[in-house]
Amino acid sequence: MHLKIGELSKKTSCSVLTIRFYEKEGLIPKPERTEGNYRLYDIGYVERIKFILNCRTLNMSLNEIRQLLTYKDNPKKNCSDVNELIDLHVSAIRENIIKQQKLIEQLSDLRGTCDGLCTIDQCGVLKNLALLQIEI
Amino acid sequence: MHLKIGELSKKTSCSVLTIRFYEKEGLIPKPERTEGNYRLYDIGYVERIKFILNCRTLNMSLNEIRQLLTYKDNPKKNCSDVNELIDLHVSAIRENIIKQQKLIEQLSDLRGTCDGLCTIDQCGVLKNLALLQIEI
DNA sequence: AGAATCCCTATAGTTACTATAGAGTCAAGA
DNA sequence: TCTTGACTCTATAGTAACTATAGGGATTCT
Repeated sequence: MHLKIGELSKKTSCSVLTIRFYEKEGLIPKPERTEGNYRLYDIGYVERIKFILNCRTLNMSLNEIRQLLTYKDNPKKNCSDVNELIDLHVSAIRENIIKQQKLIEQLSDLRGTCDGLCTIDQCGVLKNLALLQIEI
Repeated sequence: MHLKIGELSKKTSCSVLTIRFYEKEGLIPKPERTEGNYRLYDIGYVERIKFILNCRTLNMSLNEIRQLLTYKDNPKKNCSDVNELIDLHVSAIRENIIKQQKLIEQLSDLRGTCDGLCTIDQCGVLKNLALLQIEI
């Protein structure tokens, strides 16, 4: 059973443009073509694209995904690299959360310098944005 | 007292390229030029650039900053718009944090499906990445 | 047959810069 | 005076991960 790109798109909820983009990026192999030069995909592509989409949902970069896919293509190797990649990814997100929480603090402090009722030239928020040495 | 772009760059810790970029984006006005076509900045530019950098540190987009700067140029208006912008920005960051925390959960669940000692073709992480219907 | 729908490639746009190429300007030292 | 080096100029391309568009060809429905 073979699928045209529009059918693959529906089965995976991945847009046609994005599928072609992933091909250009080397994340999925180049498929067969019909006589009329249409791409023809076998069922394996469905799983491959879902894999990629799941990784994207988990905020992995295309480079990280590319890495995971090359691991997949060496089925007899040890999977420790896979787990290391995931662990690194988790750490990066954790750090990001901490950074955002600090941002919120800074912004709340800033926001506290104005009651929202003054004029622009007296506004503590704008004054502090110009003068503070904000660090994160 | 007037500054060439390199001097302004040092005073603000903003790279020369970025200063020119902000000019092109209309975040700072076009400065005077010398006979040799060098940009010449007066002291006001130092504060303007620091303002922009502080906003960037707080993760505001250039569009948000552009908005704040137009508020600044209407000193007699009410500052409620400024505070609204900041509040919106804070909400966006809050939502982002929540999303990232859900990501961590999903990733931890995924990571738990493998002990890191199996081979790639048995690895629960890779299997689940292909098969799960991951939602955030 | 003709229209509608699908598909193709190639290119530009998005954000906030950073990097590069190729050229001009200016101040100081030989 | 000449030259060297540091500085500056403009214009263009690259980054990430797509999305949108233009301008065409293929297939399918009526």
